[in-house]
Amino acid sequence: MPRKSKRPKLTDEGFQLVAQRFKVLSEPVRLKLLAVLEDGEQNVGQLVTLTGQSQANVSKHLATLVAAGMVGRRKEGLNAYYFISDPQISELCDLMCHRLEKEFAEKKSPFA
Amino acid sequence: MPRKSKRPKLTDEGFQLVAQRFKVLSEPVRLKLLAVLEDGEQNVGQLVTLTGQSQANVSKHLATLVAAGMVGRRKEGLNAYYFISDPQISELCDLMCHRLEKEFAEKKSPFA
DNA sequence: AAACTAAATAACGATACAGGAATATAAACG
DNA sequence: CGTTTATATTCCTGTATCGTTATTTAGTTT
Repeated sequence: MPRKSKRPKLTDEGFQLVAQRFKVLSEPVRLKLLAVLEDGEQNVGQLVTLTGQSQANVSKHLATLVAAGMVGRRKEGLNAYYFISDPQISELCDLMCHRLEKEFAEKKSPFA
Repeated sequence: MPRKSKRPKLTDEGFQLVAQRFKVLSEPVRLKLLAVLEDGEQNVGQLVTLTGQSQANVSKHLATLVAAGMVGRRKEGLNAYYFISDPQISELCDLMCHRLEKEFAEKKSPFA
């Protein structure tokens, strides 16, 4: 039976926009950054050590997240502090996680 | 204030898996296929006409969706019928759509 | 102002993936 | 069995994007 969609019909452009948003979330490093930022805002240096990524890489991924409106930026002296600006994004990640958790219910799990 | 995450801590492998899932949703054609399938199962030919994509392209994207466990496949004679096998995926798309709708609240909208 | 620091950007090589064209598989049917 | 039809797969090309290294920008300090 067809599901009653809670979603409006999309134009081709709409599908593109939604896809772009999902693409932002399709990167492990960006997901890690979001996960870290859920515990509160951090500056770039802290994010570098917490993620183990190079400074250049972290900066670039942060720029992507900002462009997508998912995180915000606050400049303070030499430091740039980043924070989650859209709590709904966390819900999305939660949903996807739960899906995966269910699938891995009885297998070796990547959840710590 | 830190948000209390409803999500378990992820290993690096976990982040990879979640990212992979989001990547599947980061393609306009695949989103369109999912949207069409929400109205009920369809065979490949129908999906080709409904999406305006080439048969080869539709088949490939369907294979991706099946591999991700998001849609199922039922063979009947010469035809292959595809259907949504994971209703949670629709919730994810709904969430992302609503986010975008809000952003476009007062602009030219890609929603029809 | 010169030196120093944090972050952003540029340039580059490598890999991944979308889409098209052609071909292969597989089931039905004469 | 040969042919036709529906779908899958392979090969190819172009493009996007990840991560690295090097450089630039901006703000601070002496």
